[in-house]
Amino acid sequence: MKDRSSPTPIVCTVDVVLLTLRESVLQVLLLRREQAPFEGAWALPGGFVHADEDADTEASAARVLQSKVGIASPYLEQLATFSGLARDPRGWSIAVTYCALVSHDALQAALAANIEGSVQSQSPSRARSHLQLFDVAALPQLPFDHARIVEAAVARVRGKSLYSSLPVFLCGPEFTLPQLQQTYEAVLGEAVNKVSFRRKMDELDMLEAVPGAVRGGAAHRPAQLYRLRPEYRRSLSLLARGL
Amino acid sequence: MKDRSSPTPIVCTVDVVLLTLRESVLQVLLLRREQAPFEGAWALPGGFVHADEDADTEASAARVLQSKVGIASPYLEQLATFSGLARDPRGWSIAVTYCALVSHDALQAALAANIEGSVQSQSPSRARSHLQLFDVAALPQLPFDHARIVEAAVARVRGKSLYSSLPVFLCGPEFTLPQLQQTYEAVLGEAVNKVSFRRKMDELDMLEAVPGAVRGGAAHRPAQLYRLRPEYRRSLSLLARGL
DNA sequence: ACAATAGTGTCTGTTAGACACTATGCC
DNA sequence: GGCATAGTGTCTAACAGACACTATTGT
Repeated sequence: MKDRSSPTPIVCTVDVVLLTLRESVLQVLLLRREQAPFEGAWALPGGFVHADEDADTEASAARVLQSKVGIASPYLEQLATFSGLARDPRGWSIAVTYCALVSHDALQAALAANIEGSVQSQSPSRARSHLQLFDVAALPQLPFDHARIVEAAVARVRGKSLYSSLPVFLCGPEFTLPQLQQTYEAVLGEAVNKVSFRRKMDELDMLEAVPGAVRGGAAHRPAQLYRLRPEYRRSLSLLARGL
Repeated sequence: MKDRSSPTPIVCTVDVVLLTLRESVLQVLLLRREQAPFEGAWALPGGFVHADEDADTEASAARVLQSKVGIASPYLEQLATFSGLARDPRGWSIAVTYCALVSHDALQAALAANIEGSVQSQSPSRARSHLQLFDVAALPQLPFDHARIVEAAVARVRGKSLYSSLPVFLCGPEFTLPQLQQTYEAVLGEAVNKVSFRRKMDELDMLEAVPGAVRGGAAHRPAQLYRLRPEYRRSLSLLARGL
């Protein structure tokens, strides 16, 4: 029984599935690859694990997000690890994948800062045109096993949304209940009962009304703005009986 | 921006949390380490990923289970990946962890075959005394971050048991409904309603009665034996509304 | 006043659990 | 027959969804 480290080198990478909601459609951020293999193809933002600078693979994922997208996602969850000889032409590889959820506004702001910053400084180095959102139901051909990874991320997000507060991370810091409900509906892909939804949100005791703030401007009654209570900013709230 | 593989080598391992139920108590199989680091300590069965022989890390986990425990678990699920500099004194490491569920009978049979086989052949090489079950609530001091890994496995199994057929993998191939209910109760740590439980199992339509077979022998009415329908032997059945 | 959406009160069908009952083996 | 557990029928409380109603803005 050998006990040495494997002689065949193993490529260790992280890949990040950054999801956001644009006009009630779940979208994933892809990056045009600038290097071989698959140069020029749209792929998940990812990179090698840097053992000399990353505390762990979550730090690698955060570094990748910061350097390639210019954003620090408030929600970053480990998804799964994909491995094997077949997935990467460079050899036997391990990809630890993460799922990031970001509001569309925050993402657009980061991308805008990104393109400006790349004029003045050298980092982040990619222009906005190398980053693009794609509807998760209409992806281009993806290299490696990135299609499976996106699929796993979407399935995870859908599943968790059934019994947790996860979709709030797709909204901005303040949002109305109708907005949040639309977010749930977009993620789940089905309509949600308004009365039940509000009962659940009330039970969860996870939101607080922003005093006196409403979102108006339209020709109808304005809606109360809510935000996450501080204790739920970084962790999920779970429902006992789902939805 | 460097794009080469990290210069610092990364140790890639798999660790398996093998859980079973003994007298309604959830137990984890630990192995006494024969090599440094932590020689002599109880630890999760694990080993290096062998890029030259394993198709992927799940195959690595299956190989580790087979070679160190002498069992092929019918249920083997990826748990999470633990990584970083601090967890292993040998350096920056990645541990892809798996959770295996096995009936106590199957495990005992494997361990018995293991000890016999180790007399005649060279593989599996470990005697039974190097493998021992521990109550998950009363673990010895574990090396690396194995305590966290076991904790994650138990939490995952508890969580999934609330809304899936997962606990059936802790029973043998045939079992009675009261047995299965006890299994759920042991995993969840709380009593479940008999009528509701049977309604759910009926809805799931996942079990089939073994014709004419009952488990008797006691001074009371014998119970009907059931087994998993073939289509659910390797996949979970999910409940819409939990428990 | 009207349109349009926010937010609530209430009714009803469904579901989960409590309880009690019957069923069937062994002694 | 007695005992112990298997298995079921049924009542009730809790819950989720449907619907209708009121509330509040801009035009």
